Amino acid sequence: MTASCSDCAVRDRALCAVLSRDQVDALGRLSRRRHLAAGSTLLWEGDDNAICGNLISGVLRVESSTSGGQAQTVALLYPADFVGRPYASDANQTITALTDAELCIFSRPTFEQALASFAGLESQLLRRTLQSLDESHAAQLRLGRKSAPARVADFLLETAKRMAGGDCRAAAIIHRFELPMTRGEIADVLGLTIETVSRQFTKLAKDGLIELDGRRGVIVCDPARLAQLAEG
Amino acid sequence: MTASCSDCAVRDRALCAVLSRDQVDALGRLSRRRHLAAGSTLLWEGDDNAICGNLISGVLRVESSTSGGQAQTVALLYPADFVGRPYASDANQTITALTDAELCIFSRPTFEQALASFAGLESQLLRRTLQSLDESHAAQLRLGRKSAPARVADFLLETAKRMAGGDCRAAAIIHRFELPMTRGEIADVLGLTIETVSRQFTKLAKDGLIELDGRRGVIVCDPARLAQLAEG
DNA sequence: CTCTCACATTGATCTGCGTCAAACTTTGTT
DNA sequence: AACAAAGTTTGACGCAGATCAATGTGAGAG
Repeated sequence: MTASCSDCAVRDRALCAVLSRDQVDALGRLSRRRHLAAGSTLLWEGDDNAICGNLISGVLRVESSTSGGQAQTVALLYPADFVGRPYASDANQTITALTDAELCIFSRPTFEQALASFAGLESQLLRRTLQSLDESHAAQLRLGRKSAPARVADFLLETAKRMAGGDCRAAAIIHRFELPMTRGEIADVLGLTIETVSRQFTKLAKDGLIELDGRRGVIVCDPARLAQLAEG
Repeated sequence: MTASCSDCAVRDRALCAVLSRDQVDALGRLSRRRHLAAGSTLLWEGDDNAICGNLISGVLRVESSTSGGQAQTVALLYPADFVGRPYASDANQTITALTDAELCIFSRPTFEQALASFAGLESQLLRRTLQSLDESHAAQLRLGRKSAPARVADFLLETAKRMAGGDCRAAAIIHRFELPMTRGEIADVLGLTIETVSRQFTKLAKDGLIELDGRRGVIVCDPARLAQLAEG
């Protein structure tokens, strides 16, 4: 631990928010800060599942892939989200930084011990994991039953909410935001191709639902119609 | 509770397997048995999320749907699986019995209290939820990146394992089994249509990878080639 | 400033799966 | 046994999105 937990940007939103000041300090002594440059990988699918922790800033991608090399992003992690998979010896997903990121890392065994010894931590992780499961189920619905336009619209609204900062899980839709990833990375989230994502963006812009500002800037002009589209 | 927990068919595999005999008895007093006929619904999407529990026998479907009415099955539950979503006031999924089923039911608030008061229960539920999350991620990969033949092959292998009975999570592939659902229900799991599922079954049979025996019987003739297909 | 390379857009064509339609099979009912 | 209802299979056809290919663009390096 390089910085004190009390200064932590996600002190009141991350898993450890349930802990008392003393508990946080004790837990903090078991962790270390780690910077992850955009594009670098924290954990490889198939490797030893050695670490977990909290995301302090930046956006991470969790992906599974087929033996044929097709990648599917199964989750996106935003600041204050928990990172990793306790109780599994092998990682079955690759975790990569989409933007520069800051993490608070524990060795997996250390963290599992902490779960057992810090009252409330396990309960909090359970709640978060249940939420992640809900999100994964929503992703299943999107991948299984929605058209390309609906997937893209849904993704934009979701990302707008998440990028709003503050509490990622219940924020209002913001007007303008920066996509934390490329078209190709969006395609991997939505189970589409780069070309299809690009075409849908262009169409949304032509129809006046959004405005594109450079490669990553998005302005949501008509959230209502976008939401309607997303229900496809 | 009509029958004693010590006679329970899933006593040593369900969530409560971690509890001592006394604890199980105490927990059992908070539960009641419930039979669910094939086709009947335990919980409706959007309704009050009033109950959770353990599946003793039978197969349940957990599904989300779009406002347009398209259904996506997001999970299948087999004996000893946990049923429900603690800590949420509204159900955002519909849970339906695919076959006749037997459950051990708690009111949600009661179960949440039990989680807090029975040592080890919460930890066990966390582990199971993490496993469910892994399964949901696998489903995302299947829905997002696999072809119809690969999805069907994957589904057949998965179902063969699950229907093997015993521990659902680590059993060998069995030669012959009964599908616990119709073609249409399989289609909802795989994000395909009835017709596509039917055609894939016919093709697998023609190619000698499986044999079909009536509507629901399946004999796996070539598990290796089936597994290879499933990787698509 | 301009080079360069990764990223993005756009167009043309192809194809896997959905849709529509009809016939068939199994299971349960009178 | 005959019927009905639900589920399944099979065929013909169309389209959404993949694939292949080429051009455009913006951010960082020198």
